[in-house]
Amino acid sequence: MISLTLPDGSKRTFDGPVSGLDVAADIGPGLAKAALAVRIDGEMRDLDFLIEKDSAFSVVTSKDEDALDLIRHDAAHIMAEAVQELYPDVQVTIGPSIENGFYYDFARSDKFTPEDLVVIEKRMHEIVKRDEKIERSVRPRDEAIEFFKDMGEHYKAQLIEAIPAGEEVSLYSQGDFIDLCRGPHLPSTGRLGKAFKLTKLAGAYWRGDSNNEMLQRIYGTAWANEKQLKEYLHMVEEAEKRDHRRLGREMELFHLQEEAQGSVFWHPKGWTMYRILQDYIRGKLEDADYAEVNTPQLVDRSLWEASGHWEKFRENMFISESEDKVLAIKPMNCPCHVQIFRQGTRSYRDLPLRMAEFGSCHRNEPSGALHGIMRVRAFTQDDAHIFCTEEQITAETKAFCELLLDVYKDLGFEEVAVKFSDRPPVRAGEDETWDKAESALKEATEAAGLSWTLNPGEGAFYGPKLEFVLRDAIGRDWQCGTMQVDFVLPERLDASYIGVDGEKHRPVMLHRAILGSFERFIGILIENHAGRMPMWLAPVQVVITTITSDADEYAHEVMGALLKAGFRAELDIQNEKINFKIRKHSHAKVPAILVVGKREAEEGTVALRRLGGKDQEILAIKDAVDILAVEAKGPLA
RNA sequence: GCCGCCGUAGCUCAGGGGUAGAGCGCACCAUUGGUAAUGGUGAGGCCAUAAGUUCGAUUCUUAUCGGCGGCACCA
Repeated sequence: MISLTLPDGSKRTFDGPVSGLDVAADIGPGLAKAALAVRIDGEMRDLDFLIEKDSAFSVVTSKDEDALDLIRHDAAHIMAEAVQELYPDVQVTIGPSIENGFYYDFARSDKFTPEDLVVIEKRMHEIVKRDEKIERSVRPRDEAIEFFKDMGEHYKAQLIEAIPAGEEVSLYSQGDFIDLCRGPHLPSTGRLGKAFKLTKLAGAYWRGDSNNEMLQRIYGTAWANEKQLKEYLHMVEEAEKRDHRRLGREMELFHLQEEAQGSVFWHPKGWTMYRILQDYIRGKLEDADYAEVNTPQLVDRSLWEASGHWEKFRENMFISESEDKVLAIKPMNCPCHVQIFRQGTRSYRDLPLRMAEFGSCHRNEPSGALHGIMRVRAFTQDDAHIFCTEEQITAETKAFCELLLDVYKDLGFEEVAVKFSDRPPVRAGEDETWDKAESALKEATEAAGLSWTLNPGEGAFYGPKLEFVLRDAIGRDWQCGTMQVDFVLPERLDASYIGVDGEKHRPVMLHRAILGSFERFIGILIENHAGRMPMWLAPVQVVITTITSDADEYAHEVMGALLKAGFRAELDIQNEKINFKIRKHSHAKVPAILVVGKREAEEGTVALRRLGGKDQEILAIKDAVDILAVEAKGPLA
């Protein structure tokens, strides 16, 4: 007798072992038809999984969140089947489901072309139509290795070799295609439906290791129904319009050119945004009791050797020479800050000492890593180092997390993904120290009310790390803020303070940045707001424009009032129709347009029009200025 | 850096072995108009760079540089 508990709490009993599909059918024929998989005691299983003991039971249909994973994974398999049918020389490797879709990596000497994707996709639809049964089987590990080797699937064999001897592996087959897979899968290829599309072709290293050969990866997207697919494709299209590289040009914020690869040419409007952001951060740091400094761009090799960067970071450093000296353009500010700390004798009374710099850094990033202004070779960090005692780590970290969240909120980011990276395999410092650093960082993060996901082994060589990650319009994640605990650099560069006991002690160094870099953060800001910046950040806050030239003189008067009130305002008395000018400034994403014509000139009013709005508001000049002034007030004011 | 794709006017793109075209933008002229494109005229290009094939290359080939998408990297 087997008793199954359904999601609503009710129970069903069966005389003996039953398959998931049987249970679904027992509940209702409609459900059986819609069933894609079942969930038994929380584990997703194939529909024909035989249930042999009392369990919690639920049916997974296309309406479930989990179903997408299943669908995407199946789409990957069906793609692999299609590829193997079309190109028998190909070896299959790995094909997981990912966010929004799936991919599969293939090994093949001939290259896939974009045209091939069309053919493969067509074949996938045929396989769905064939509605091949998807069947699970189990083989002993060694037998499975032989099996795949015989098939010429050496990558698969290699994967199984990583599984401990004596274990069994599960295989899934559909038609003539068989793949190593943990499952679960749909009962047949027909269940995939039509809501999928192959999207791009890319290279990817075997097992993610750049020492290995490169495979050919095909990406696709897959959804529960065609409506979802259509929505997704539309969303991607819309997101492309928010790309900061495109908006940067359209809004005349900045440009990049090959003579200065990886460096930004900031135009007046972009630089205005940059300065506003910098002033804002500077204000926040002053409030939080940081002291701003500025340190050299060119620093002798010897300091980088002492800090360890020459050894660990040399490849990414730009080098210059002068007379017989080798100088590095600083890739980071930390060693310089330590130099300031080291001047004179420090007391425990000086701690925590918070030293901030808008530090201009250069890193010779691999060419393939560059991306708009998000990943550049010359950038400015909103960097700071907090020199403190071990006891102060928790309080400082907590205060930093709060400051960061505060800033992010002001800038329009309510949700931040936090990643905690713990000790890497190769590291400096004792395990005991790492224990201390990691738990202090964790504790403080929790105290700040943050939850994180673990990035195992991804910490810096000198200490654990918190990463604050924001997502761009296209769904790419970018690390912006960071907080790192460092016990190593103070030691290497001999930073010390005199403690209460009159003895020398090593301070701990906390490396931290809120924005990460101005370049990256402004890129994210542009995409997050789709270029429609809140008024306090908008490079041009208000445009005054005229209906006819009769109002030119009055428009100047209004302009004067706005300038006097401190607005970043522009006057447009171009001899064009008002429709044209409204359109022009709307495209430029100016938050407010003040239209003046004969009427307004006579009455001393302005017609206020908001970006994207249809209505206008007739206001006295003073009232308009007052209303806009409230909106233009930044978070610091 | 690696794999693939791409490089034609400021931007978006068409074209194609006989030295180039559109729309937008820009300039000039006319137009003075009530909230997302007024009309006309005109100026812009060593067709990324270099070599090769050819009577002739922007078009074909190769290399270089750069861009894009991934991968790897990202203290």
